[in-house]
Amino acid sequence: MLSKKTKYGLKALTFLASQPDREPVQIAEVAKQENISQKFLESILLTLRRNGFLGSKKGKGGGYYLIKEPEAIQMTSVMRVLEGPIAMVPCVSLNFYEKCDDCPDEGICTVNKLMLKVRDANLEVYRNTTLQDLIA
Amino acid sequence: MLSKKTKYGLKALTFLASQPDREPVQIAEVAKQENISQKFLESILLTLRRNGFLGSKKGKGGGYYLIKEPEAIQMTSVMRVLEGPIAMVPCVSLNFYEKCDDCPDEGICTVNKLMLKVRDANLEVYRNTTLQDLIA
DNA sequence: TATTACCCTATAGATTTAATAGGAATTACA
DNA sequence: TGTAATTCCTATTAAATCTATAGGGTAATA
Repeated sequence: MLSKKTKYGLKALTFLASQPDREPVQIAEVAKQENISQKFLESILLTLRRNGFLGSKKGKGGGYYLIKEPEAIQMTSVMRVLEGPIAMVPCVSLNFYEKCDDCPDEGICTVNKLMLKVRDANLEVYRNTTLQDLIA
Repeated sequence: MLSKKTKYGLKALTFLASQPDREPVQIAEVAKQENISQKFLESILLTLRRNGFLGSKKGKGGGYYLIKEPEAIQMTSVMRVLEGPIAMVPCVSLNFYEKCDDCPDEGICTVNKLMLKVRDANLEVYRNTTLQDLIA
């Protein structure tokens, strides 16, 4: 299952990318428009800012805004930041590799074999999809 | 993340498919060979039996055995039984469709759009992979 | 200088997952 | 016919994760 965090994060990115200009949008407005708990969204936007997707402005007239072009935002990076590793098991993860402690030999593990295929298929999708593709 | 239930279930299926004959294998032996908690495995094998993958025999000399040919076991059905829906959100699920309550229009939802691609990519993998492919 | 709005941590509640416990039912075999 | 072996089944607990909330702190701006 996709976590709500990722779901909301994607919706927020979409919303901000769809703004005609790049003026700051208040958390409250994003939350309202996308039906998201404001406090929860707050922490998600913070994560997105810390990871270089969003900029923010404090004080009156402040809010969040996109700082990268939608064409430059790959779903691989969005998913990794919001959802975590793309691989379904650590032993096939590119960025978060870990050996399984119950599995003596990855080379003959059928779970490994299957999940490797799944990972590649998902990577293919995420790499070839940008935020721009989604809002177009 | 792939649940341990699915992971263990796949390993068990693999193990049973690799037996030279289709004689019953005891839970205890599968558990030992694959490093799985026996009681947990017990419930997983039960699920696999109820869903038509395995047969069982009680009493002395009993155990579980594969009742379908490995070539005839698609990963789509295995995953649906063990892991649940293949889609990451209900609104793109073929077998478990459900409308999102926070989303007014699926047609313009970017999460829907992305997850549709992901679902298709995963289905492609699962449909084209049988148990036989994994143990070969 | 008051206000607005982001920043940050902690925590509680809900849900799911993983594992365990204990016994009932069935079978093989001596 | 009795006994040991093995699956069958339900309920429960323990652990982990996810979702959401609380409550105030801090910085920037009009």
